[in-house]
Amino acid sequence: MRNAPTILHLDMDAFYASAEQASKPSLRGKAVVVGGLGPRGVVATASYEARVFGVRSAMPMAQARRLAPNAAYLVPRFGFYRAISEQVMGLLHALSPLVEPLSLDEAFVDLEAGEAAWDEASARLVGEKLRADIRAGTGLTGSVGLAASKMLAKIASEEAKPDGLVLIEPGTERALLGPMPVRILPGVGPATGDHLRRAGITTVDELAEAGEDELVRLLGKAHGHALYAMALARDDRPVVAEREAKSVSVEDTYDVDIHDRLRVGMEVQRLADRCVRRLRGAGLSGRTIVLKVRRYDFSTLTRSETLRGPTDDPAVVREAAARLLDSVDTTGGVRLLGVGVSGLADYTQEDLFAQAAGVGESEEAAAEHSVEEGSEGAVEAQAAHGERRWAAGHDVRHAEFGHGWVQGSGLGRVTVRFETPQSEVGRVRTFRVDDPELEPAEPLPLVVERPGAAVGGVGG
DNA sequence: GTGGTAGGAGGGGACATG
DNA sequence: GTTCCATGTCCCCTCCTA
Repeated sequence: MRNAPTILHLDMDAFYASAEQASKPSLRGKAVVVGGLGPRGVVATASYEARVFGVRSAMPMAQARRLAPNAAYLVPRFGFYRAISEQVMGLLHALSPLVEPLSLDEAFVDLEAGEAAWDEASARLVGEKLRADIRAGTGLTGSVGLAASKMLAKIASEEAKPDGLVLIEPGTERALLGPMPVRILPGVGPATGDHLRRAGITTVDELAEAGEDELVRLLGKAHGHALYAMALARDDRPVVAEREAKSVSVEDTYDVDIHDRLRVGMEVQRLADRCVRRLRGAGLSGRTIVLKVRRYDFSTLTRSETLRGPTDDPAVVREAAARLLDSVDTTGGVRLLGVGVSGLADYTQEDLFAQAAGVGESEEAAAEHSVEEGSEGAVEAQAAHGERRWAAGHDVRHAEFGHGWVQGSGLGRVTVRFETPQSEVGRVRTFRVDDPELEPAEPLPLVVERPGAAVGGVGG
């Protein structure tokens, strides 16, 4: 571990919810919950106003609705978030070549490698300037943690939330960590936390006192050694800019359990095709095909098959997935199916998939493509009888009333609030779902570009 | 009630090798 | 040549975490 606090961890505050609030003036200061709106959806992000009611990430949406019935519930717009994320990551890359993104809203930066900071004072300056630049460029806030290691920088940014900066001074780490709950350490989730609690270990100090041998006995070799080091505030993991993917997978949870074996088989084929499309899109192929099945009772099992050599042939993956499915009992119904490929190799070849599918893509494949590429629009799907469905939170444009967003829809009606990131709180109007004057629209920039301004807005 | 994607570790079994 | 054993490697599956 280095001596200067030059590892920076950035965590955007309630990212998806904040982006929605920035985009929709009427939601500012209000409880906003972003996540899957289906019967089995979970919360992706809750605004700080929603957290007051106890709403948390990964909570079932139904539970969130009970806790905060008056919150705004929106489906995620990943294309929009990705555009903001790219802008923020651009600011990080200006600081150092060593940027390790963890997700759309989180990243580590090695400031020393970028010669952006070398001691406490310079690191603090960089951190504060970064926060100001993010706010100026995106209108959003991010919290910054600075420390001499990744683990401590992440803990610092957690302490800094929301909208703050915390620097952990070298030499103070153990005193700071000691009284904290074990769950603060990376790698300690609910299961390991429970395991340790049953052994009478609840704080980092107690973890250190337990000793390395005891932790290895409790948690196994790798986890035990790693956790003991963390408890002593020792963490040498470098910031890694580029990681190679080791597997590619897709999975779907169904609103209603699937009982029909034929339908299960068809879904597996569809997932296999989707997985291969992603694989080929990344210029990869793989040797091991994995089928994942979550049954009606939430019990989850995987079956895998390793081929002689790597493939990116959809027919081969489909067949392997079908063979794996043969070995699984699905009576009682399945709630989730997934197909993955691991044992990856760089491997590109002629577009066999296009050949197998005939000339060009099938309609279904084309439709899926547009969703995967993040160009999700306000119209969720076209129902069989031709009625348009509008996704809550997505942008729309009306020929007469201009730009707005879908506040809700149902019973053949769609309610739109007409406002923009720079406008006052807008008015609400209701239309028929098939109103020809209403169409999906791209998100507007959260920050308006001024001539000569250093940082641009997000156009989506 | 409990999403989607990815990575890593542990444990156990099969198999090759000496 | 066969059997037994130790060891290493690969594969499969589950569990856990972020």
